Amino acid sequence: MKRNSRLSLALHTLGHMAGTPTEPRTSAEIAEHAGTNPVVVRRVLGKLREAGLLISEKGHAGGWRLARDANQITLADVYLALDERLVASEPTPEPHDCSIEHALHRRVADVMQDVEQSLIARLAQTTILEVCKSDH
Amino acid sequence: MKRNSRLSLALHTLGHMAGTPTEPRTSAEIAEHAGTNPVVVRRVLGKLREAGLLISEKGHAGGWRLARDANQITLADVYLALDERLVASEPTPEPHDCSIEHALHRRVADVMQDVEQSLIARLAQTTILEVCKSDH
DNA sequence: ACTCATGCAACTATATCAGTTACGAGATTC
DNA sequence: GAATCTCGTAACTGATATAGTTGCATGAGT
Repeated sequence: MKRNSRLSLALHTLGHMAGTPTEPRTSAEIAEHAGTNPVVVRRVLGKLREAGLLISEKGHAGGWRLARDANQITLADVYLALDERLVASEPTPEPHDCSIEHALHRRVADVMQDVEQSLIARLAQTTILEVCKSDH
Repeated sequence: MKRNSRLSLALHTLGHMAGTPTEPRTSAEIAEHAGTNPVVVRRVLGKLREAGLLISEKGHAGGWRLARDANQITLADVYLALDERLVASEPTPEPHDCSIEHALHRRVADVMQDVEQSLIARLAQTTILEVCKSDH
């Protein structure tokens, strides 16, 4: 798939959970609805659990549910939980020390950093609940 | 290498050309300085030529040089020439029509689009020449 | 003619990621 | 306590993207 598929899957799933927050959903159910695989679901939702957005429980009547209210979870929370930074800050500190390369790299990295912060700020303005309600 | 290596290579090369804009450089020279391969250089700089930023000439005393003044080339020009959009706008219009997924996708795509425009605007504020001069 | 340089096609190598299979651990039901 | 359900995780496969490489054709200049 594509690079954003994890974010898509996470948001999609949280969106549905916002509707019926009390009942847990299994990885298999989520995977079927999303057209993917239960293991992929567990991998992605596991990130959200680590970030405190979801709770998972094993055994009978187990599954996934929201760790807090859907109006307390913003799109930024989900984006940050997956730690897929969009900025792609160039990781090479240039071993052979070309000053022009350094100057350019620093400038681009600064802009990217600002844009990343701007993206997060924008995503933080919207909760999962708001997006789902806006669809009518 | 990484995803941003083409942008790095392009900016790095243009930065050096800004210093001595009249003399052409061969792909082999550029590749050696950048620690990569002449064909890779031609692939990347070919994009800049298509965008009208560079001129390439064959034969003796051929090579690459700036198509216009270095203070008339912004970082945004280079970014756009490579058409590597950072936004990663999710390409899947969701064949099975889940309204929640649609709503979320639209919201994220809107934010991404704005952020992309913001990135381009920021990059457009800096010319190649400025970045190289700022390194002293 | 010869040499130098780009243009381009085809192939290889590598990294990332989704998908898949398999199995273990914990929780519930009987 | 056995059976069943579910997550957790490791290991493997397959697809895709990209850098790197080789080879050759084309055009420019000597």
